[in-house]
Amino acid sequence: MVQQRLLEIAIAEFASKGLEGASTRSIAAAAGTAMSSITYHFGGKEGLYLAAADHIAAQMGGTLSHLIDGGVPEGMTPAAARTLIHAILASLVEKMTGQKNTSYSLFIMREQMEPTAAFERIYGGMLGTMLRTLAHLVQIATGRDDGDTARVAVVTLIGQVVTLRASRATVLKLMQCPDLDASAISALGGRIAANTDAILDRLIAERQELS
Amino acid sequence: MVQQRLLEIAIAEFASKGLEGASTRSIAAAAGTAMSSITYHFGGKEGLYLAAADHIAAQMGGTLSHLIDGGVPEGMTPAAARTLIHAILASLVEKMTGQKNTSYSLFIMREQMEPTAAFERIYGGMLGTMLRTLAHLVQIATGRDDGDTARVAVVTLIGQVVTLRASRATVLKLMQCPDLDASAISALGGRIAANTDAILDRLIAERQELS
DNA sequence: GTCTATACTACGATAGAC
DNA sequence: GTCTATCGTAGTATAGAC
Repeated sequence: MVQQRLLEIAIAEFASKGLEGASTRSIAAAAGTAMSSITYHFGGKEGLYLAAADHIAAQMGGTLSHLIDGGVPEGMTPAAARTLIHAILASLVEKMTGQKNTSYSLFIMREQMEPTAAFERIYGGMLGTMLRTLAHLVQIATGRDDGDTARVAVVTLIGQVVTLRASRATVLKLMQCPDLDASAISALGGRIAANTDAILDRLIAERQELS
Repeated sequence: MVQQRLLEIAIAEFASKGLEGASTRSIAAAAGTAMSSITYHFGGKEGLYLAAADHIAAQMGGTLSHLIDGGVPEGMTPAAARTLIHAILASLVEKMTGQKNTSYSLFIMREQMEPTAAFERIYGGMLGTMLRTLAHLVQIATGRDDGDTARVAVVTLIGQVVTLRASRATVLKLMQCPDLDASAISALGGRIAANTDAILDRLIAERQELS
């Protein structure tokens, strides 16, 4: 399938060079086809970019759906909520450190910094669902029904994970390793998990002070 | 000064559009000069980009120097170290949320994702110093002389702050506000400070378990 | 030092052959 | 459906006038 090949290569190119940096000529050449097939299949560079965003949203949403789908059950216990939070964050750590979906993460990171129409699709497609779920889980896990506090906490929780990709170059420099090997990843993942517990416990302690 | 004007505008352009996305023609036009003056003053687009990186490193290093310079005193107490960690992170929160230095942060973020020669200058110039200082402070504040643990912790601490810029679009969506206003910033800053304490306390508790 | 003029390359879009 | 050919635009670099 020419479409499939184009899309695959386009995602990698857009991720590493950005919308402006990537060229339709190179993408088409790498896919072994003519540049005009991009016009035919996707209506142009812009269309190809949006198709890439949709593809990414669908793919990443798929691998998270088993953790998120169906919403949060009614009678979920704080302990269960905390377990699920850990599972979601661990899954994200994997995505942010793994070499497999490097392009997906980078593509999304770029959209964060300078959002285009593609961002709406990604956020509406799966990112938003995951974040709202996380915020809800934080509320259950901490017994704090203040939605604002939960959302702020989610931002900081996610931040720890996202940095692994967004600030990759700095992380590697600071940790003095050429690449994130298995031991580095497990050290980071373990620390993030421990921090998450510490943060959630803190939120619980604050709640008890409030009352 | 034409150089100064060119540099200023170049930083904004490179930050918002990236190295490939920005055009020397637009930059020169915005600076009210001819494009060829970029060649004359900076040797070309590449040179202008590197000059922008140097300028950013110098500027950001300057505003942090009073917190960092002179290294960490010999007999610093854990409490003093913790206070200094809070001060550095608060200063970073300001930089990441403020509209003033948006371009600087974005420029650095881009370099993180796809490092070029400019990254070495920024990391070598001030970023590295700040991070090593933070790691050292974490060691003192927690009484853990394990450098690796401290560095991993610093990555997560910084991550919370960096996300405010790197994932700006998502943060705004999740918090349902069109812009980071004063109250949102103080909520985020307060949470980050609380988290930092929780994380440091956790590191201390772990140390006591180890022994 | 600064600007004008120009050369050259590469981009994206499109029309038309097959 | 896919490719070739071509158009118009925009990019950087450079030479030379002032």
